[in-house]
Amino acid sequence: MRPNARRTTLADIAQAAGVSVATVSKVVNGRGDVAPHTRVRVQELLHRHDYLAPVFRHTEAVENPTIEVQFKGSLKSYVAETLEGIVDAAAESGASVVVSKASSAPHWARDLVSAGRRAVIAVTSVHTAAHLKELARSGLPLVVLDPLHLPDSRVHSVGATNFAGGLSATRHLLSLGHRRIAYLGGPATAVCNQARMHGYRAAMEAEGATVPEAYVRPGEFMYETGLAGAAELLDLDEPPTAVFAGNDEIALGVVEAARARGLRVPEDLSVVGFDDTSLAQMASPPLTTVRQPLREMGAAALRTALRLANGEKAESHHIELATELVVRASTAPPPEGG
Amino acid sequence: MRPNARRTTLADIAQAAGVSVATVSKVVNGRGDVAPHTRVRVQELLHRHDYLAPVFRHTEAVENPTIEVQFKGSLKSYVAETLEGIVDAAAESGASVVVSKASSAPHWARDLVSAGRRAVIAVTSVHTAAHLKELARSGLPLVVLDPLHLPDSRVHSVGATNFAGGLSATRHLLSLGHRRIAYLGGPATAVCNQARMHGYRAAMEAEGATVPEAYVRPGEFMYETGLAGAAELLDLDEPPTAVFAGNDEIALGVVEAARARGLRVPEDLSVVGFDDTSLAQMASPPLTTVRQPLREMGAAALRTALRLANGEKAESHHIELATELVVRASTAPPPEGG
DNA sequence: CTGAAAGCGCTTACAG
DNA sequence: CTGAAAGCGCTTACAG
Repeated sequence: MRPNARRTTLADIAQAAGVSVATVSKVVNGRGDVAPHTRVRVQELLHRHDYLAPVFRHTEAVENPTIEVQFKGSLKSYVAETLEGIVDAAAESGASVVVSKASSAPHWARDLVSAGRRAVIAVTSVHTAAHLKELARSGLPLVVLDPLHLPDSRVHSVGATNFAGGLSATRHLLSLGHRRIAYLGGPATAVCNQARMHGYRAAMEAEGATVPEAYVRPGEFMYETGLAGAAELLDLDEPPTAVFAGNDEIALGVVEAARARGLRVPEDLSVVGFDDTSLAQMASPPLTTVRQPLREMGAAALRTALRLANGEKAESHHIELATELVVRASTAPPPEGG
Repeated sequence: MRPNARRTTLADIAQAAGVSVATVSKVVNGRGDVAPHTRVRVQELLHRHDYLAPVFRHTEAVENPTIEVQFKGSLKSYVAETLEGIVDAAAESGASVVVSKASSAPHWARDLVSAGRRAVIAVTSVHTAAHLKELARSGLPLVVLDPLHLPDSRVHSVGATNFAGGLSATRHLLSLGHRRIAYLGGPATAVCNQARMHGYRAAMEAEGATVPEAYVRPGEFMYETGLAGAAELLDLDEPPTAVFAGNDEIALGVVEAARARGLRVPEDLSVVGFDDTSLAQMASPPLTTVRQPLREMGAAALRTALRLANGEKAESHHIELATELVVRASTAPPPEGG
C-alpha cells in the first residue's frame, strides 16, 4: 500500500472502468441491476485499487491494528502461555488481539479483511495449502508460531531451538549416568518433534550410547501418548531408566504410568519434559524440562505480524528463540544396577 | 437504544443545541475553535443522543459484535478453559472476541466503545468501584465470570454452585471414612471461596466431625498456598488425613508437599481439588476434584453479553451452573489408625 | 468563536 | 442495464 496515496474513491474506479459512479456504487453494494460483465470488470478494478468502503476505513488506523490469533483444538497451556505473550506485546503497541479457532469457511481470509484484521497469527500451523492460497489472495500477512511443517517462504514463523533443546535434555540424563534413555515424542511429521528427536539421537551417538528401535516412539503431543508409551517401554525386557518426552503433557503421562505401577520418579525412573508450561512447575515431582520461551515467542510473533501489517519487511522468514534446560525434581541418577 | 430510531445525525444535534451543523462537526472532531460552554453543551447532547461517527457505525452491525474479554494476572488454565467456552460460543453467533489484560487507563471504557466493543466480560472480577463508575458512564455492559465479590445489581455475573461443590467434596471424604479433614482455600474475601468453605463446614457439622481452627486456612488460589499450607498442616500434632483444596492448583501444591516428605497420595493423604481444569486430569495421581463447567460458564457469559449488547434484558443478574464431583485417584480411605 | 456556503463521497429513485 | 440528478451526512476554508 503506497503510504501517500489518496484513498481510492468510487469516482476513481468509475473513471478507470469507463462507467458512472452510480454503477460502481451498485456493484459495491451488491445490487442486482448491473450487467454481469460490467460487474466483473468493476469488481476487478475495486480489488486492484484496494477500494475500501467508508464504514471499514477505520480499520486503516495503523496505530490500533487488530490481529487475529487462530488456534486449533483446545486452548491448552502451551497455547495459553503463548497467547499471553501476544496479548502483552499487543497492549504495548496499542494493537487488539482477536482470538478464534481456525476456520475453514470458504472466504475466511477475505472475511477477516472485511472485519478489519490486519494480520493472522496461527499457533502451531493450522493451515493447509488451500488455506494459504486463500490467504495469499486476501493479502493478509500470516505468522506461524512453532510451525508443524518446514518453513514455506510465503509464511513467516517463530519457533525455538528444538534441536539444541533435545541435545541438552539428553546430555543432562547422560551426565546423571543414564544410558538406557527412551524418546516419547509428538507426530513424526512435525518438524519441532523431528528436531527434538535428532537432538536426542545426536547426544546419544556422541556418548556411544545405543538407541534400541523400541526406545523411540512418535505419538501425539498429549498426556495419553505418555501414559500408553511409557507403559509399553516399561514392559520391555530392558526397560529404559529415563524417558525424554516430546513435551510436558507427554512427560506427565509418563510420570503417571510409572506411579500406576509402583515406580517412583525420579528414584526408579527419570523423566524430562519439553516446553516448561506451568504444568511442569506444578507437577509432582516438579518436572525437569526444556524451557521454550513461550511468552517471548508470542511477543515476537506479534511484533512480526505488526511489521508485516504495516507493509514493512520482517527481518527474516523464520526466527528461533533459545531453549534452556530447567532442572527440577524428576531426574536423578539411575537406580543401582539400572 | 430504540430499535427503530433513525441514526442521530449532526443536524439533529445542531438543532437540539441551537447551533450550526458546522459547529457540531468541530466538537466531534475535537477542533479548538469552539467556545468552552458550547463545546460542553454539544458534547452532552452527543452523548445523550448516542451519536456515533460514520467511521464507527459498522460497530453497530449487531450481527457481528465484538466482545472484549479481560483477565488479570496470568492466563492460567482456569482462564484459558473459560476463554475457550467464550470463543466457541462467539463463533456460533458470529461474534468476535478480543482478549486483553484488565486496564486502568483513565478512559478505558470509553476507549473500548470507540474501538467498537459492544460488551465486556471480566474473568474473575477485575473491576473496582472506580472501574464500575467509568463503565456505567460508557454504557458498556459488563458480565463477570466467577465474581470475587457479592453480586452487584449493576453488573451481570456467571458462577457455579460453589457451596454444593464444597459439600459434595467433603461428603466424599467423609464417606471414605475420613474425619480429620482440612480446608486450604483461596482469599478469605472471595465469595466463591467462602461458599466452598461453608459447604465444607456444613458437611462436617452434619456428620458431627470437628473442625479444629488450624484446619481451615485461607490463602491464594495458587500452587504455593497448597505447598506451604500442607506443610504446616502435616506438622500439626494431629495432622489431617485428607485435604480439600480451594482449587486444583492448591491441590497440586498439597500433593507435592506430601511427596516431598515421603507421603503417598492417596494412601497416606487424600486430596480433593476444585475446578477440574486439565491440570487435574494430568496430575499424578489424577485428582479427585469438583468440576466447574468452565466452558459452559464461558459460553453463558458470552450469550449474556450478547443479549445485553443488543439492548435486551438478561434473564437474571446472576446465574450459577452446577458443579459435579469427579472421583479419580487422589482419594482413598484414611490409613489404618489415621 | 460562529455559521453560510462550497464541496466530497456516497446512494438511490427514476427516466431512458 | 445505465447514468443524470437530487439528496444525505459530513467537513472545511473563509467571511464576519
